[in-house]
Amino acid sequence: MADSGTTTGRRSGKRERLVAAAARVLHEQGVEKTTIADIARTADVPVGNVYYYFKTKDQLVEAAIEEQGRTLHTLLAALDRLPEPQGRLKALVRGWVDQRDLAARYGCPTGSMASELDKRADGLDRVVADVMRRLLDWTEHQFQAMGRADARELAVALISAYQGVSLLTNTFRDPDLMAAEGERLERWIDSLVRPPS
Amino acid sequence: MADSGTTTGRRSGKRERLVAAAARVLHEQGVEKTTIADIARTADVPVGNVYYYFKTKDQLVEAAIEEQGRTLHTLLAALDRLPEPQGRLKALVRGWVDQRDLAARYGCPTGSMASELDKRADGLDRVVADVMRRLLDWTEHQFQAMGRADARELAVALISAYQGVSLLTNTFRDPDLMAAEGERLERWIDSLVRPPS
Amino acid sequence: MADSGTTTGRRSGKRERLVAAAARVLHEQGVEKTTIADIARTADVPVGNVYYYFKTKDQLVEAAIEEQGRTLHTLLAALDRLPEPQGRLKALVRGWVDQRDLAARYGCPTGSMASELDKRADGLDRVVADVMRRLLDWTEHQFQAMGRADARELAVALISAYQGVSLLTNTFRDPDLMAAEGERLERWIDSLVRPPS
Amino acid sequence: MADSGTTTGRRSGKRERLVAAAARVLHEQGVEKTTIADIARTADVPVGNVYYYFKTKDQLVEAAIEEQGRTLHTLLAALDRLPEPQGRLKALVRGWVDQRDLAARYGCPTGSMASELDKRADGLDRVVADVMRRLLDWTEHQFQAMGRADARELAVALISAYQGVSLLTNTFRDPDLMAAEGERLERWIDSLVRPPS
DNA sequence: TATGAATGAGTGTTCATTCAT
DNA sequence: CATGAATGAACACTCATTCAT
Repeated sequence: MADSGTTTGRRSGKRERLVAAAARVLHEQGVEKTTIADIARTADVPVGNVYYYFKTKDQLVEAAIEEQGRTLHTLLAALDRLPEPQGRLKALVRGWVDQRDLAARYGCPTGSMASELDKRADGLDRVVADVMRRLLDWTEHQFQAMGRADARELAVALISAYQGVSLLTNTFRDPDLMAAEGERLERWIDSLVRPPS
Repeated sequence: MADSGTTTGRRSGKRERLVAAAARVLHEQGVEKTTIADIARTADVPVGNVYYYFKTKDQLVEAAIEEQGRTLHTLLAALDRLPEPQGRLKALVRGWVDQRDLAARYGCPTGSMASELDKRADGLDRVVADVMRRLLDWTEHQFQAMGRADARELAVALISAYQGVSLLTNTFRDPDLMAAEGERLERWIDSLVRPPS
Repeated sequence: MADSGTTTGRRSGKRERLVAAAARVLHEQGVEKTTIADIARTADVPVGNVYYYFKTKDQLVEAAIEEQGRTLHTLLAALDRLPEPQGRLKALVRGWVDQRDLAARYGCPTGSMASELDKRADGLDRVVADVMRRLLDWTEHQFQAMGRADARELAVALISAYQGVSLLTNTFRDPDLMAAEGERLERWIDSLVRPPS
Repeated sequence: MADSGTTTGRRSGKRERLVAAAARVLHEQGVEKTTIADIARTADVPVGNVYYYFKTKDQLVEAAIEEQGRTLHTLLAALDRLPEPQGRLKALVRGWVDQRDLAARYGCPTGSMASELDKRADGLDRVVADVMRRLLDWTEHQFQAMGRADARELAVALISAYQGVSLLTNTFRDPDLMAAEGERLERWIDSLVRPPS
């Protein structure tokens, strides 16, 4: 039932295909460089038909961002099943490292979209900010659960570290940067556990 | 000094104005969203005249990136005059914090260009990578001077932290994020000084 | 017949109109002097729409040349129905003479395109060469059928004579040049018939 | 006295260099494809300076055509020193054959200019027509001297043959076409000599 | 005279968006 | 709902011509 046809009743899957294609192509090529035709072709949907599902390109971009948000939600929900907060954070980091080859080629999906859309004041920047905020909030919760009073600051530090090293990994096309930083971050997380005095 | 007319002899300063305008507008609007006309208008130069100085838009973008490289070079040269490596690094961080309002509005100039250009394979991505590498190398040198064997890794960590928090600062339009992370980074740098055993 | 929608299925005829307009306007104005807008206007098609049918101006030019090739093919097929080779050749010459007013204004369509495109190395020169070669080959066949061992040389001579007098007719805006040369060529063709020894 | 500085008194040779460069480049690239900058570069003259000698591009083109006319005049004057008219005509043909490699690459200078400029009604077409007419007239004179009453018609036939085979030679990039047709024309000229009855 | 620089009207091409069926 | 086609407003880039010195 969950997210069935938000708009459409028919189950042809075109809308879903468009969103998935958009998410992928926008990540790979960037928002400005990607044309509606690019996305339509990838989704195997006729160009004219796109506008039945999305009134403008921006709405399709928005849907793609929200798709990222959903993916993130699923990931975090899975992590939540782990027993310890530091374990969850380290699993998050390990997930990033696992994706290092993709990051080397295209950067972090959310981060590169944020970077591009932050220059615009059309509301799309707020949508991507929401996704980022959800990640930040979840991370803060983990640090809180670890008993840290500076949880927000630590969350910003961790997410920043990831976003930054994604950028460097992409800039230098070197997945190893992400791997090394991942290890460092895991050690750092361990160091933050309050010692049972 | 002395690098006045890099290419053009006449001293009308149009080339310089174009590069400066490009650097600013490209940072503010992004590469794809910025038209040659935008830059020309900002530099108060007729559109057709831009092509007297730069054969293509890409060449103008390249010049703007190299201008960033020159700015960076000047900054690092100034920092080099400080006595201690950790002092230099902390001064670097303080410089970032001083620019936090700009970062909140447009992100880090180099970082956002890197993010956008990394998706392209036209050589512009290598130009921005060079600038980033110069910053990374300098940072590594400082950590080496501090006697750290893991200097490269630390350099990646520091620059990543900056790039990442620039992105968050921009995404959430919150300069305080940069300020807080700056303080944290300064403390972190202090903690890395080898204790005089 | 049968060559209706070569590429496009819909029967609006725009593609055909564009090719016809291109063939005409390119002949009248030359390739370089003709803008896409000129052709679009002549075909009564909005400029932007041209690019739905042809990716580049060169592709439209190519289509126009191939249209000439098709016209030539039709002409030669009609001539082939004549019983004697020398009759076919003389009918060909008479066709040229019939078109002398057009030649006086714009020259031979194929010849003037060849002249202009031969200076370029973009492949368009080969397309027009193909059309010319087809005419040359057909002419050679007729001379062969007349029992001439020097058929190729004679074919070159005949086509050259036509192309050359087209140029002079155009240069001096004098259709009579074509008429006179046509008569001379007919006599020449007659003189080549092997006398029944 | 001949062609000293028609306009300029100073003997810097820039005007001459411009005309020579124009004649060459216009032949190689065509009129429309050639920019003033192309010619200026070839002549090693600053772009802005061109307009001191020629008010418009068309005037420079005109000068280049007249330069062709002068070259033709020199050639015909040389041929006039030969004793027999048929010898002069055959020498003319041999000159064409000698230039066959150039023709294969760029066609006949006068012919290709005529072809391109005939589409325009700006007077340039008349200038090139004058050059062509001078060649035609001279040829007619030779046939008259040979006692032919149909001298004009024969002149048109000979010049047409040359212009036409130049075009084919260029189209098929085959200098041999010109060589073979040259031999044929020489034989033809010989056949026209009135037998001393 | 000489010359680098300036200017602006095109030109080919792209693309989001709309329309007719 | 679906779809090929239509539309027009950009945009990067070119070039003849002019200008200031």
